[in-house]
Amino acid sequence: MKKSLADKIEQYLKVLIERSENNEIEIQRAELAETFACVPSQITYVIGTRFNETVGYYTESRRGGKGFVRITRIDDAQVRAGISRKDFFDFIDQLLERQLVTENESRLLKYLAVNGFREIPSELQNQLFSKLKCCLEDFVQLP
Amino acid sequence: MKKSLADKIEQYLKVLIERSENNEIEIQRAELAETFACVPSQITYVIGTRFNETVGYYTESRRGGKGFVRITRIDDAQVRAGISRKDFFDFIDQLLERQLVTENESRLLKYLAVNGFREIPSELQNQLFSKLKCCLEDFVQLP
DNA sequence: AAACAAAAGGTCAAAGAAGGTCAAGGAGTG
DNA sequence: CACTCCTTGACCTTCTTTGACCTTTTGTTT
Repeated sequence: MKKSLADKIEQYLKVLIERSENNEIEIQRAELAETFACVPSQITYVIGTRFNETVGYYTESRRGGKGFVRITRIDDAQVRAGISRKDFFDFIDQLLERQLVTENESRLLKYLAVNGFREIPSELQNQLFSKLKCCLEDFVQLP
Repeated sequence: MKKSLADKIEQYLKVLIERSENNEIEIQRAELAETFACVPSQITYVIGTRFNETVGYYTESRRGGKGFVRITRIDDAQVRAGISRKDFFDFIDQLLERQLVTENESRLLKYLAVNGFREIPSELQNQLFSKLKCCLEDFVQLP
């Protein structure tokens, strides 16, 4: 089997993650594309297919000046530890899109999540987010 | 992560706040802009995006001679004592009466308070209730 | 006191700098 | 050949940076 460009990029990133402390790397999409002499969206493709949640990674990114893509490999310990605030926010956004909560409710929930849980150890915070997510799931389906 | 100018200014301000007693700093916008060799509105931008209420800060300022920008990190030390779930529920009922939250929002909040905080040590639970109460107080008065 | 001048900070929109999406076409593989 | 996966590029969205112009406060002059 011949290695595709996507395969090479995948391997390259995995090596970087392997070498990293903390299972996490940050790249510039455009820069990496330059390295492999391909279009930037190729990088997006690799990340989307080889580093998504169902394969045990999760990614964040920021656009604009000095943007980045962060890839984190999640180990079991982290999985047990619950979900991040970002996940929680994403979940709320989904509820909003599906019109299961109102605009105001979503703002309220986010506001509380940010300000109400400050100074709580972060593992506990993540457990809370995780539980709240479950509760919300239940709540929005109540009669 | 390659830090953007906004990131650097953010970090700088956070260090200042960290070092301050009382979680509060006062800066001169123009002076800080000079320090970072940027336009003053850049400072406004950083403050608006990184130190707003939804992230747990609030700011005041004054124009004209002897002007300033004051950034305060919302402190929750007073909250440690905590309040009971009953108090929290009563509080929500008050909000409902004053029509500051909707019927559905109040049910949502109570639902989460009961089901989301199971299996959490009760002192911590009370702290959470207390914090949430404060946050709610703030939230319902936002513009 | 009124009028002006100077010294802050605020607003807003445009330009720039990333990353994201999506669909069409190409390359491998059974 | 058919199917799936890969590659590319045009176009979109988000975040940052900059600058021109505005408003508020204080200080100075008449």
